Amino acid sequence: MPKSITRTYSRYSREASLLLGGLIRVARKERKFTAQEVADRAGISRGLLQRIEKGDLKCEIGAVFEVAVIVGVKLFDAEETTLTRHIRQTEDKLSLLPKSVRKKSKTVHDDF
Amino acid sequence: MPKSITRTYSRYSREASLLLGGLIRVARKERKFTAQEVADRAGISRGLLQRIEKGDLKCEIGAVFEVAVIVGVKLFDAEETTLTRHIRQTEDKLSLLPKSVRKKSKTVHDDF
DNA sequence: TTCTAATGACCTATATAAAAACCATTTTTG
DNA sequence: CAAAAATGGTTTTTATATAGGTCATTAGAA
Repeated sequence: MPKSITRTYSRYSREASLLLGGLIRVARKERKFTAQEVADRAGISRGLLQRIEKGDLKCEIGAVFEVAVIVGVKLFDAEETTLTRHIRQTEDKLSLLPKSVRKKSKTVHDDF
Repeated sequence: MPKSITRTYSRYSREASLLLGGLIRVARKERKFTAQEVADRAGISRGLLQRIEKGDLKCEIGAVFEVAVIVGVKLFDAEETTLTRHIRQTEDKLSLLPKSVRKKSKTVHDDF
């Protein structure tokens, strides 16, 4: 990540992450897992789990998803079975769309 | 990330990420954005956007969420307004739970 | 068909996220 | 209350994800 980029996030992203982290923390406590237990099962450090539960946007999505699964927070409100079906549906949709998006360079006739 | 950790992901995580990436790609094309356009608006490189759309789990969640917002993929099927409310609800729930999870060290009387 | 933009795939350098080790505080239980 | 465990912060080191190029291929528009 060269050139020292200070990323800026939209409010929606921040809140979505905050909510996901909160849901994870609640689910963990409801199931009576300690932070260390969940971290171990997810193969991550306890520090990272803390950041995830705080909704830190600079975490790899794989770690977040993995923790969510472990504590029982459903992504997309979807079961495993329906998930696979949704993937197929998306692939179908994609195959119907043009492979590349073309920007009409000039002489646009649309808006007349 | 010391000790050369090769992370392993559950099937559910992989599929969730695959689905999210697919939804993003479909949404981007439906709205006729080029990859470069979305990358620019998200403040990320085109290469990273490609990885996101492929469902690569090693991307920071902030970048993924940001891209999702830009192309119009809703996280949690929730509007911005309800999102804030959900956060509050989660906080309330959390405040009712014990602050730390205690593991009964020995002399368990539960399972008799 | 031709021309060009868009995409997909690589590569390298570097900023940085994560692990691991701390310590201080809080919280629960015995 | 006392003891132990869980949590919340640090800091340092190191692996690695990202930016930012390049190049080949593809696909759409004229």
